[in-house]
Amino acid sequence: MALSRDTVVETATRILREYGLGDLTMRRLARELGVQPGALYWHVASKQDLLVAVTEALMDTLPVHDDAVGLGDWLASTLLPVPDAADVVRVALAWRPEVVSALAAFEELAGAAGVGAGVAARQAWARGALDLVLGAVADHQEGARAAAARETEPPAVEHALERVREAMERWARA
Amino acid sequence: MALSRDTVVETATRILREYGLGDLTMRRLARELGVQPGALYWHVASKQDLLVAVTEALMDTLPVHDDAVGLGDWLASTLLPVPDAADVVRVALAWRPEVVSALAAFEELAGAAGVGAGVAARQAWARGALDLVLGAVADHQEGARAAAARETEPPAVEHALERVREAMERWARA
DNA sequence: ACCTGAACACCGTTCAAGT
DNA sequence: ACCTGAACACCGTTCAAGT
Repeated sequence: MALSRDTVVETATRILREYGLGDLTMRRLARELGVQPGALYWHVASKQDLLVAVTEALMDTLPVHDDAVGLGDWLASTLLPVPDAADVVRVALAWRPEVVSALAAFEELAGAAGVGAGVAARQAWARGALDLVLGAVADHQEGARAAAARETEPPAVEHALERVREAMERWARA
Repeated sequence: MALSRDTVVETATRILREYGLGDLTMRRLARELGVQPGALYWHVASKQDLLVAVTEALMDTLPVHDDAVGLGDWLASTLLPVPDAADVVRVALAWRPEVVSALAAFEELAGAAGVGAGVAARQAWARGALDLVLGAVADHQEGARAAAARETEPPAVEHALERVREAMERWARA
């Protein structure tokens, strides 16, 4: 059966989940799909395009939230099990921020968080909320990597989630 | 005259300032220094080691600040003119966070910002402050890149600085 | 001690040619 | 329409050998 964009993106997402960004190469992806590397470029424009699509896939189950704490918690829970998730989302953020649906979701919560001085202020607040979540996720995953290297106890996911919760509370105070 | 670690790091920092991370390759750096790529590995252990050293160089003029707004403003002003500075600092943060002197500086201001519940809370607050600054810097530089591609007006540095100021005020409220 | 020369094991991307 | 084969132009890193 023929390749499709969806298959390419799904397989890429699976490689990311299992092995991280270092193993998500076009060549490795092609091998996994049983095609030549060049074949991928019929379905995606570039590796960047692929990473944007992967980000979309990671966020496509985003439910509606009515406060920043809930949204931050969902986002962190979603990204924490995915190695290098923060880096991938940052690529999408740099290239096509509109696909990062969590950003738009934060933007809609800006009013409830006591931000009211125009669109620019709400966008800045939303981006700040996202930066706090991505930073906490990256920090936790770096800690996990370091612990694995030293063969010590890895940090608990609950600590990362608790930190995100506190950050969202602080950031969203009226 | 012979190469030295300092020369290597200084030249790397200059390439970063002038051309960005995409042009900061070991081969390009070697060419600029008039040596073979392999020669660099006598002075730095790896490219990661080099980027950590570049981060150190970017931060080595950090003055003492007595509030988060002042520190955030200094950090943003220092990083904004350096293309991809946020990415470079994030590499250092992942690998050797202790060289990111701004992080320790934020940590010392945690008390004044109304954070008092133990070391972990102060560290989390400091990392959050850094994430907000790095995120704003990255966002501004992405905007500049996008504007250059479309040949439109680039975003004003003052807006980025103003946004950092507001973020620090919000983050440091008691 | 410090560097060269040359290799190893990779990358992302393009594109004529096939089916 | 979709993929292969093969190349192009790169990477970071290692290491025997030279000086």
